[in-house]
Amino acid sequence: MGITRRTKSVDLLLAEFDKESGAISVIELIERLNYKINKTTIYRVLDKLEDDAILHSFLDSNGNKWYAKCEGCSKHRHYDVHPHFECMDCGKVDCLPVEILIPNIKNRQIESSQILIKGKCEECVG
Amino acid sequence: MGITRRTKSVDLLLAEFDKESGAISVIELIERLNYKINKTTIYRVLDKLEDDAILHSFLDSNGNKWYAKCEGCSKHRHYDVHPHFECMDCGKVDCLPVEILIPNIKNRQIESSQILIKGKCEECVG
DNA sequence: GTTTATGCAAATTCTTTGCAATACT
DNA sequence: AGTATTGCAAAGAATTTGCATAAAC
Repeated sequence: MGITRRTKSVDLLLAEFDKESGAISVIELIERLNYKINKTTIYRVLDKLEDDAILHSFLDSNGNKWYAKCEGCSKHRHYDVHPHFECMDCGKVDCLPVEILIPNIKNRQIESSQILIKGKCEECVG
Repeated sequence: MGITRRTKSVDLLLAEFDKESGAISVIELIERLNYKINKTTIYRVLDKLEDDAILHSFLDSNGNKWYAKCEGCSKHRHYDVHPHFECMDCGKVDCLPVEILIPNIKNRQIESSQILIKGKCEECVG
C-alpha cells in the first residue's frame, strides 16, 4: 500500500468501499464514520489513498467530492486524464479509458480533465 | 434576454465576457468587479444568466466555478450534456457537441455530465 | 405601482491548519 | 525509538440567506 500505514482509519474507510459498488461522497463518508473517525482524518486519509492510487476522486455538479475504488484506477496516477461513468440507478462507477476522448479532440493537446458522466449503465438500461 | 432585467450589474458582468475570449472564474469576476457590484449580486446575476442560457458554467478541479459565453451555449439548456474544452494557453473555451461522447458510451444512457477538458487548442499547439 | 434586483451583514457548508497526544513499524 | 497518523478546536474559502432599500418595467 505504498507509504500509507495500516491504521484503524484506513481500514474503516476501505471497508466502506468494499460494501459499496459505486462512488461515495465525502459527505456520506463523514456521516457514516463520524462517530468512529474524526472528520479531519477522513479528509486526510482519503487524500493519501488517492495518492496511493487506491481511490479516485471527482467532483459532482454541486462541487462535492466523491471517491471510488474502481477497476483500472490502480493503473492511473491521480492527475491522469480519466473519465468516469456513474450509473444513477445502481451507483456503480466505471473508469473509462482516456482513449475514448482522443479521436474527438484531434489536434488539441490534452493536459488534464475532469470528467464525470452520469446516466444508466448497460445493465440498468436493459 | 428572457426574464432577466437589464441592470447595471448585468451589463457590467456581460462586459467582462465580451473582453474575454474564454472562461472566467467567479473568484476572478468578484476581484474585477468587487468595487462596482456586490459579491452576492455577482452570484445571483451569474445564476440568472445561466438560466437564460447566456452563460454556461462548470467546475474546475478545485471545485471553483467558471463561467463562459461560448459558441453554441445558447442552444443548450444548462443541464444538458455539454463538454467544454479550455485552452490552457489562450484561455479560450469551446463547447464541444454532445455527440463526441455518444459513440464511446454505447449502451449507456447519458442523463447529465460535467465535463471540462483542459489542454492546448489547435492554434496554441501549432 | 408592482415586481424584481441590490447591498449588507450574518449564517452555512465544505475543507484545511496547527499542535499536542497517540499509534504504527 | 522514531516517524506517521490522529483528534480537537479554530481558521479559511466559497456560497447562500434574510431583509430592508433601490431600481426596472
